[in-house]
Amino acid sequence: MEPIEGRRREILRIVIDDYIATAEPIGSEAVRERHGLNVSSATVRNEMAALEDMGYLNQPHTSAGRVPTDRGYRVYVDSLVPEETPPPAEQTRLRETLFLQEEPHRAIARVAHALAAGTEYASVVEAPHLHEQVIRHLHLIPLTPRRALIVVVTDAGVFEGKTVELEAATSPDECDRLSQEISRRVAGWRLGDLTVRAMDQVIGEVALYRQVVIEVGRLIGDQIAASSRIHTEGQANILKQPEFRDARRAEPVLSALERHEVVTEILHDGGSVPADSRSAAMKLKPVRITIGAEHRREEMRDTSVVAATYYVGGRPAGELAIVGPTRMRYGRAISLVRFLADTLGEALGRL
Amino acid sequence: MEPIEGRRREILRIVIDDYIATAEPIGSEAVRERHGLNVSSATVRNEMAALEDMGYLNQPHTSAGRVPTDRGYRVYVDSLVPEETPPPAEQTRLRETLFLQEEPHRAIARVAHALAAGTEYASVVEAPHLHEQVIRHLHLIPLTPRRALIVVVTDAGVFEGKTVELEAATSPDECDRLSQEISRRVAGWRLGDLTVRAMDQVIGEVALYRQVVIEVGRLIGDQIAASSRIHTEGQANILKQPEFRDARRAEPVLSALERHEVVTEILHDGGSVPADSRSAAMKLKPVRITIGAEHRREEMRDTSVVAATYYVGGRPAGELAIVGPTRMRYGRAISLVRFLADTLGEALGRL
DNA sequence: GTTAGCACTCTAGGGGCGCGAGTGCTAATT
DNA sequence: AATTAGCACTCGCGCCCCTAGAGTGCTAAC
Repeated sequence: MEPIEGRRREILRIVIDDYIATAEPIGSEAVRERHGLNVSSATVRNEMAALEDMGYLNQPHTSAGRVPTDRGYRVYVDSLVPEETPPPAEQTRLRETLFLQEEPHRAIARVAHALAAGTEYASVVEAPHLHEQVIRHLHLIPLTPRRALIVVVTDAGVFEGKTVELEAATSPDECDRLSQEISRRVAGWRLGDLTVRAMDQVIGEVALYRQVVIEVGRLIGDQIAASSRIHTEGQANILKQPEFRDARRAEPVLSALERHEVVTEILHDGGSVPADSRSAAMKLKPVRITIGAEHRREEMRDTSVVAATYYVGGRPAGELAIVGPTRMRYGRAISLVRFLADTLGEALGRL
Repeated sequence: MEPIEGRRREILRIVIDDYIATAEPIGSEAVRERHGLNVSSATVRNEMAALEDMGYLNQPHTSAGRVPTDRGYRVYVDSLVPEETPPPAEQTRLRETLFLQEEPHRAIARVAHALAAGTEYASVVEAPHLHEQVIRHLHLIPLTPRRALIVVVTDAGVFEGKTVELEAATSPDECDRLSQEISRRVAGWRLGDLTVRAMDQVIGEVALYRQVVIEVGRLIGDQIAASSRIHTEGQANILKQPEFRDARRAEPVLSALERHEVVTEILHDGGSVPADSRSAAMKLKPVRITIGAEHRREEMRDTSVVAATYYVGGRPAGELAIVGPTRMRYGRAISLVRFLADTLGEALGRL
């Protein structure tokens, strides 16, 4: 695929910028007017015809202006899109609110909100992966003689509770001792390493322990699948987009966003990472973008997703993304996703 | 307002039933055909004209059939609606899945799902109110010398975590003692009674305690406002309804369902409780229904809400509701809401 | 390589028209 | 007095036709 040079490239950028802004097909005359191109509309027409041949533009019908194709958007995000870093005031405001949050799930909710409110699209934020987290404490809280609540505190500050059925009646004091015993032995482990087999080696075959370990293992598995790990916001924003004016178009998308297997897929699938020299030079975390037909899921083919991973303590902790129409303000979306991924990672690291 | 007698009443019921089923205005001939009314369409027309005068029906235009008004639906739900109790198989299935859940928030998620899936509308379920719950244990889990995680276990089985900044450095052992001390003194209290003043009387002025108490108080306040307390599902179902075919109609509704102050209002506002003789006789928990224009919120005027309170240990614990178009299958919605409120209450009571 | 000029294409939007559904009224029937 | 047959009437919906205008591609000149 030959690279697109100077003027033609500029025209592609203008068409896409304008189309993103107006949601209307863009004609040759409109392109010429904007950013005083010193050429006639006929020349622009020739270029646009060429861009159409190359598969970057499309006309809805013969007498209409041009509209970007998914491939056009791809070129755009890979090399044309102007970054729209949020204004410094906004940045500090966001940073401050995030650093104020004491609970991880609060911080996550704030990020989801900021993403949705800042772009008028939908946002999805995933809580830190459990298996990567390192155990700091494990506590058993006696509920009844035969039941206890397991609370695990990890380095990412996320604690999860689950009740466990004990095999023998246990007094609160016994429970405490048991708790400290286990806690001492598993502190420092990655949650993902906490398999029954690994535990057996350290702890031995004491029945009560095993039960607790099994339940913790289950807790991890369950939580990975639990909807509480995913925070979605701003679905209604999608309805504001003119391309989703017809609810029958929007319905599959919103349905997909309610099914958390789909959301997980969206978050992790992350399309190709643009080999963008700018971001490489600036050591920015990469942002993954999936555009329209690039989606695996049929129902997402009218949307684009801008996703990023956030890191806590240098390790990948979770994902966040924006979901909007393919006619998305990519500049804003990319910058915001990148900024909030960084900031969320930092904020969680400090808890 | 005179009560509506025999045939006229029957006709109103038929019109509303049919309209709910088809979403199309119902004509006199269609009414006669259904349930072989032994009268001519002219007679039906007279009755329908009367019902329109009374404000229960409406015609979109002169040459169309009749459509129920909000007042019509009101009469319908108050005295005409046929209960549609879920089939026994369904009931046991739901009951079993709910009783299997070990975590309250899981059970709540299941209920939200069942409500949405069982009706094709949106559902909202609120976690048990905190202030009504009775403290069973309170634990402090040391994180750093100056920070600890508060875990409160209550009778409704809901436990909540929050970190607290301690005023003085505290060793894990100290923390444990402190924890047991406080726990012993507050066990049995209603969370709502856990004010700083009340605590001071029992505990005295020890600084460390105060800080913990203040934080627990804040925890309650925060959680009451926290979005994690509300589980919404099936918003996309609303887009499937023909009256919301136009996304611009649906958008305000979905936006409202994303704002949790609005949802809280919807859940508690609960319109008039029908003085339905049947449900009174059968000792069924009342269901609160708000229809279209009865809503306080402008943006909800095209929807109806069927809400109920669920009880744990005899006390009101939380709310759940279905949100759909005013053209709602009330029979199904009411039965399902009632059944799931009962079952959720029972299930939570057993944890 | 660029541009003016022009014929051409196609959509959006408006007006006119007929169909059909459903009504309300009137007068006859029970 | 209630019911009903008959009928004229209303009005939205879909259809077709038409025009205006936007935007194109092509050609020929620069």
